[in-house]
Amino acid sequence: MATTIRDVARAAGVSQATVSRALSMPELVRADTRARVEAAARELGYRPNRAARGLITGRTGNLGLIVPDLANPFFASVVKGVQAAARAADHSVFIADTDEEAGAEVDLSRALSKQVDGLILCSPRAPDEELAAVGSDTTVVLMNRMAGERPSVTVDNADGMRQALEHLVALGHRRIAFVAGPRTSWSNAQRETGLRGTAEAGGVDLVHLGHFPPQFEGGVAAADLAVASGATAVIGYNDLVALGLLSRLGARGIPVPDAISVVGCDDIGMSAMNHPALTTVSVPKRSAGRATVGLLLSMLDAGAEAGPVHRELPTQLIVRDTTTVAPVSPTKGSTR
Amino acid sequence: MATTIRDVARAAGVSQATVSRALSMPELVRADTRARVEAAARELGYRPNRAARGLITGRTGNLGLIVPDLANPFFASVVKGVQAAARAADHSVFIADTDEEAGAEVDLSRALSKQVDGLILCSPRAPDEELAAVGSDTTVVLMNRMAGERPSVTVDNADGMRQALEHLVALGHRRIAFVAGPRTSWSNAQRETGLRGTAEAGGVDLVHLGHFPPQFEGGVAAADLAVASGATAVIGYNDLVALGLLSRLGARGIPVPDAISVVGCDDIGMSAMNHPALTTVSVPKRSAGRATVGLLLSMLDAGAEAGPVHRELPTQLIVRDTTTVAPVSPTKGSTR
DNA sequence: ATGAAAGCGCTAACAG
DNA sequence: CTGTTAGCGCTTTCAT
Repeated sequence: MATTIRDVARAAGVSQATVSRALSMPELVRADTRARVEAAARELGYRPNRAARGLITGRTGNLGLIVPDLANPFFASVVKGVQAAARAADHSVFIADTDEEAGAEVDLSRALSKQVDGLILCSPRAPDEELAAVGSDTTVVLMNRMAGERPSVTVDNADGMRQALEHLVALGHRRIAFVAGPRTSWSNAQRETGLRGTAEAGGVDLVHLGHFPPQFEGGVAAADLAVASGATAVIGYNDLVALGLLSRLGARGIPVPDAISVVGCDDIGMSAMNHPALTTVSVPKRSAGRATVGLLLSMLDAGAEAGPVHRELPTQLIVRDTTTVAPVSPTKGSTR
Repeated sequence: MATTIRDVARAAGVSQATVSRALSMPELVRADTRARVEAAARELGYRPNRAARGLITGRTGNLGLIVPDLANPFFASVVKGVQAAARAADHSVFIADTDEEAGAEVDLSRALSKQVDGLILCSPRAPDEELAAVGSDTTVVLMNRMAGERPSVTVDNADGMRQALEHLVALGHRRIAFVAGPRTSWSNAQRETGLRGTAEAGGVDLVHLGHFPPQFEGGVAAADLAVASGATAVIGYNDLVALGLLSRLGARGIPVPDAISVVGCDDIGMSAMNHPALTTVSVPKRSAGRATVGLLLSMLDAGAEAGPVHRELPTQLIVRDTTTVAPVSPTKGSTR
């Protein structure tokens, strides 16, 4: 068995309580006693059992994080941010991947709720009502999603889309397609809203292309529709989709951006590496992860309710190779 | 406060012990009692506190997973596999990302060791001696790395490299460069070994290119060296590196595979999506994750030592666009 | 088949 | 400043 607080107490010739104090509230114990305890602890390689401590303090020192798909670089970055921030605050993080299945979100939340101080639901797909059911056992913070009064950290999706659209309009595009992501994705809704508002104001024809999976394959599948729509530019729900678009356009021999411009969203690493490099809306993934942990931890420290909180992080358009002035002849003409 | 076993006991009119039994060893309690308990538990939404249970059973139901870099799609896949297998076995998983920093591996291991039944160290960079120090508190399994007698799950890196090299040789390549990954990476060593063995047997000039970070940037940085080496084909430590090679070669206007062939390793999603699609050695990432969890769990169930165990999974070359017959004129000639 | 009681490792009053 | 005592929520003898 691993060494317990009793072993240390015995070795240092003090009581368990003193060991506990010496280690967690050092100022409450005399210097020489503390020294003795610390020496004994070090010698025995003592590491307190956090689970046992949690049983009594009510704080486990653990956070839970639930994401739709770790294979999506967007979420991988978020996880990195969360994990780093948690570690800095001396917390550990449970990770769970729902595989884009909304039902699993609630199940996994429940499974984790008892072992964590707080739970971060990242881009949850479940409807508001189901989400509301989560969190009787633990503090819950939403990330990249808002629902009711739930505390949350989001990014300004609508503004990002505004920037993208205005950029395209400035280049002369007047008919622009949007390849929508998951129907149940909150950020997809936000992006559509931002797009619609800006399009109306700018007198732009906005073509809405069905809902596609937020992956490379989704973009591949959507590309032909985008071309057929007569749009001179197409915005993908996210970078993966935009990359899929580029791939399929390339395969058809449709030059980007000469025949059609393409814009993504998220700014995952791949976008800059792609050739041509993808114009995209940069989303502060790591920072959002860190901010969410910060919010969660501050709520926990505040003890009771601090009321509903919401933080929104800015987004920023990054112009790269895939956008340029609108082609003079309609896109259709350039297909073979 | 959340509902405890006492609440259920009270509601069902039985003792805590009976509730405990009814829930974890149903056959030891009369059917009608069990029904009453189950009803009460459901009604109150009772979920046992695993930490408390762990305190007495010694099993927490948690696994820990430490990886060098979540942003690397290779590890993201591994995590997905691990998480899925753990969930299937009703376990939760702690994730920790070391940011490719070897020192953090040991620290994080220690931090987690008390809260988990077992720890998976994926591709740890720390030297054997340091690794040996980990695991007095918990069961440790290595993944994608071997060290001493430690149980481990690996993939057949050497054979993968053999396949890649033989493929290139069959195409007529006789001078082939390898862009090495991290100096402290075990799989890098394996890959070099496999390459060297096959090269000697096949009479191939193998050019070893310094150590580069296992990322896109590493490949970008290595590309010019590869070209200057006069090799007609270059193998990247992993796909990220290979993709970086492709990018830089493209930027210099060196046609792939016409002037030089490129091969990667891992088969991350991106490789197939890239244009040209990358020839690579497929590594069973998800399966390896699952297998590691399986091994770990079986060790835990076996109770005592089951002796050293090692499982090796096969790798498979996937031929795509970036390899072809060796150019007749040396690569150098095609640079401008 | 069930209950009473002890105790996992730790912290939090409460004395002294 | 330090020791004693009482539990956190749960499982497990040991009785019955």
